Amino acid sequence: MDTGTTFAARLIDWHRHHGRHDLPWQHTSGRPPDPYRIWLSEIMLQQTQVDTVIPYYARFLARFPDLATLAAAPVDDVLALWSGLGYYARARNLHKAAQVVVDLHGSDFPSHAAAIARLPGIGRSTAAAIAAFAFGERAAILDGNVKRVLCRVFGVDGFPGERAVEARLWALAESLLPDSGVGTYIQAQMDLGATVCRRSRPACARCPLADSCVARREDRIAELPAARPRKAVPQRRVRVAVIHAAGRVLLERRPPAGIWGGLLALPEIPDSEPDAGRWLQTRFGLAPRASLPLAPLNHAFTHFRLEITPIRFEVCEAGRNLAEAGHRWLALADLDAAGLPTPVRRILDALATGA
DNA sequence: CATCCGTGGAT
DNA sequence: TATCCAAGGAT
Repeated sequence: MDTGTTFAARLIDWHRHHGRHDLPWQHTSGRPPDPYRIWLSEIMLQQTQVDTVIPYYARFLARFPDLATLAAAPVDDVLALWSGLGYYARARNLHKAAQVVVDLHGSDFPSHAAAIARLPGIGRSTAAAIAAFAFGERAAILDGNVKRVLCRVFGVDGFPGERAVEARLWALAESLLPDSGVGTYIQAQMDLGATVCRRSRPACARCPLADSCVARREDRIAELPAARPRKAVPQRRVRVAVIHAAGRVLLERRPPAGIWGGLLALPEIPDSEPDAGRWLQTRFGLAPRASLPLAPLNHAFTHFRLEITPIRFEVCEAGRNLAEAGHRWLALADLDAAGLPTPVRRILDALATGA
């Protein structure tokens, strides 16, 4: 590649006919770009693929059509619409940031990347994407797509998550920025990474950068970008209580930090309590009419595996007032409206439809 | 700087 | 089935 201008020009030219032009958050009704919608899409798309995001984006926007509506909503409603999408800190930060914009910016979304990056849940790359798409700012992004394209085209060695490698990639990304048309350029980078310069089996025959790609010339396409260093994934086990009474189930609010933070989940039975029935009695004052271990299910996270063994208890709800803070009886008919982690939703769906 | 944070698709 | 990791950010 001779100059950065060539790099950007080729991408922009390629994008005209081969880029994605019909994603739901693009061309927001022909009006000037709506920073709220662009912001929402960028947050949902963090570590998440387009096809997964699209239905969530549509539901979320229908319930929270603008930033003020989102800011005024209870966080539980926000988590409910995020339920199943994962990385729930994104939803909590999105909600918090909406309130910050209302309180500090008079409901106007900040228009420069530096200010956008101060909002919770928005880092350097996401801020640049919002600023470029919504306000035309000349700012570089560095997401997974861009990292992959740059590593291959310029033959950048080393794992991109490593600090020195990432610094080099940021410098490259900045140096390649065109003088104008940055929004189109950024979209072109993402589209090329997602549809042509894929992680496996990239379609080099359709790539506008192929003739200057170091990885291709040196036959190192499969080696670049370098893979993340491997680590052993720990296996954990937990028992959870499915406390059922008259079509309702007792759920427990997760702590704000940690896995599934802020969501409603099935109460965990501590390992120190071998007798689950006795635990139910001492913990909740409930005496089960029946108890039944259900089939364990395995859930894989990025950094550990979890084997969940649900134990179903049939109780008489009238036994005691359980309106203590952080607990809630949820009707099985209302599962859709609740902010539940995916395995909990699966367990309760099975309970609602079957047994 | 390393770890934590979800889920589903691709291979 | 096992592994990798995707439009990353916070701590």
